[in-house]
Amino acid sequence: MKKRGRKRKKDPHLLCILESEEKKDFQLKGKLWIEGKEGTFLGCGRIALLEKIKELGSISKAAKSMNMSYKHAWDLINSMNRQAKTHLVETKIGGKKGGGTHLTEAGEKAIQQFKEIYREFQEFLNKTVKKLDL
Amino acid sequence: MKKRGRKRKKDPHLLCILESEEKKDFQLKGKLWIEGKEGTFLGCGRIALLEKIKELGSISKAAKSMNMSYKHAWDLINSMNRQAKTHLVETKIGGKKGGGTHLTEAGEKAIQQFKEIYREFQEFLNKTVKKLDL
DNA sequence: TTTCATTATATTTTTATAAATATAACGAAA
DNA sequence: TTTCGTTATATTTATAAAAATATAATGAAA
Repeated sequence: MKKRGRKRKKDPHLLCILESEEKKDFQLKGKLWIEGKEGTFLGCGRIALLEKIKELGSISKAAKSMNMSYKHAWDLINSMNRQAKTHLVETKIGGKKGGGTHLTEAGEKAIQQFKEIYREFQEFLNKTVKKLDL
Repeated sequence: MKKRGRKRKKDPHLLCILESEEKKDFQLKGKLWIEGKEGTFLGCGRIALLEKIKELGSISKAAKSMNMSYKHAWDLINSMNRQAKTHLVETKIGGKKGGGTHLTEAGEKAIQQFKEIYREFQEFLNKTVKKLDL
């Protein structure tokens, strides 16, 4: 019988929650994402996946490096490509190396913009938590 | 056989997601909450519950008015009271009218502060979405 | 034409969480 | 002392989402 290790976290998006730096007894936390026609378009997890694809050149390697199932990674990328004006990622099937995946220019731009917004959100949280008096 | 109506929504916190007003092809959305020692302390749903308690003077009436189970409402209130420096809500058990619940001064203050922060978050989203070029 | 690592897709299983259900405790007033 | 609507608490059930699993399809190079 195969014992399989479970890796599920309480909240799979836990790493995507931003929190105020200034700690009091209470902390201000938040999440931010961009929606398109079908729902979520870009979020922190999707951006992390794009960055891994850029680094490793393959969906399956990227997924494995993030402890994510290939299927889940593929679903996310498919969702992003469907909703983007131009695809964020291009895939190639077959060949000796099996295929591969790389970011498009639009993909690079999307990463940059999302990260900038995330930085501003972090600043907002830090600024705003100071007003709390609970 | 009793047919019971299910009311579950896709995301029970759907109403607590803020979205940018300015619509392009993409929208910026986010959530914000305050955490204490045990985890979530105040969020949009908890604030709505506090406001209903203020209005109706009872946990059970407030819960019913929000289509929330009494247990869930009680759990939320208990969690808030445990984490707050001073209780946000005071309950009374028994008596001809069964009992009742009302907000404390700390409860009123918490509502005000959370709503102010939420307004600022809305502004942040509106301002930030304009920078997007996807 | 065989190989091989990859992309692509369908189906089943697991799990956390919400929701439902049940029931006890309370105490002022009639 | 009985009643009644409330608070307080434990247990069970249902659901959506994540994760796991299985299996095709691809095509360049050896």
